Amino acid sequence: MQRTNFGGMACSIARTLDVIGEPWSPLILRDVWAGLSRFEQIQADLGISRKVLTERLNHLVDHGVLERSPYDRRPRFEYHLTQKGAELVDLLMVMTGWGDKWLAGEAGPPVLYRHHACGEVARVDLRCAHCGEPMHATDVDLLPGPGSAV
Amino acid sequence: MQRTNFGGMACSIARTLDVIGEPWSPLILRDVWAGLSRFEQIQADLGISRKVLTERLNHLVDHGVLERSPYDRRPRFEYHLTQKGAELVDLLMVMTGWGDKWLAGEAGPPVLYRHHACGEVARVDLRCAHCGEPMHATDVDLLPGPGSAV
DNA sequence: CATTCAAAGTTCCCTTAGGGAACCCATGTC
DNA sequence: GACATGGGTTCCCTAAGGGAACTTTGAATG
Repeated sequence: MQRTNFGGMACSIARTLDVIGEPWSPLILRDVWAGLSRFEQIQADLGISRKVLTERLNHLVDHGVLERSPYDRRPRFEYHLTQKGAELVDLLMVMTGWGDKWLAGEAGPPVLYRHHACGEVARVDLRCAHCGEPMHATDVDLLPGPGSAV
Repeated sequence: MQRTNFGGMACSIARTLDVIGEPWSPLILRDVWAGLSRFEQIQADLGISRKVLTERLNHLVDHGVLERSPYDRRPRFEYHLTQKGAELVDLLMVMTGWGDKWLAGEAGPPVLYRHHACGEVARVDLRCAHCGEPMHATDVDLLPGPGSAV
């Protein structure tokens, strides 16, 4: 049997993993976000196999996370984030926050974020969209939603 | 050569992936968060191979995300989130938010979160820890931090 | 017009990791 | 003493990643 496909599960985590859960995909997204838009740039930066990079880029384009556009009359292409992809990068910011706190050690965070609105270097914080108070994993109950499996 | 190890990169995303980037790991974390704490429960819920589940649980315990505690005089164990692990679940909530918006379709979200503080079902929202305004991937500049590679 | 060049993939082979099922082991219960 | 149960191990098979060489397309160069 082939490897498990998470996309069919009634779970938004599993479905999201179906889009960016494969090895390298989040790092590819990070690179595109950071401004590396071409195949050769990403390949050189990550040291990823060309075969796998091709597969991942196609997968991300197929799922509407990246878009592929020519930048020359020769067959040369650039990859950019779509709206869907940019919102996925929010996830990377949260991932960065966790890694900065728990894994960066003495050296401190490798990358800082400066927030356009206030101009300050800051972390991202999770808040309830309804009341605005902090909202973390320990602050919620899980309830079945309309799309839950029977 | 063995498969690439992301942990050595000067990038908190890569380092975080080294902890929960392997296939199944986020879903295992989700199950533990949802209250499935025993090997058999998780194995039955996910349909994961017992071999891989053993490997993943050990990896998560080794990295301080889960803790393993006996619950019987027989060799029976439960897995629970540590503080480090609970904060990692924040990431899963953001992942859920994205999946709910972009992948759930007509049926709607499979799971809802009720926020303890206000009692309402709500999404999680990303805000700047400094100024409190919304903070998304398109609202920040990236700067090298103290832990950046030379 | 032939040669060279660079970006973006393909193709091939090898190794490694996941899937599935069977097996093992320590402790309880009947 | 036989059986059950949770929590793993072990085995084999297949699929996916790594690496390097090769291909293709069009432009620039001489």
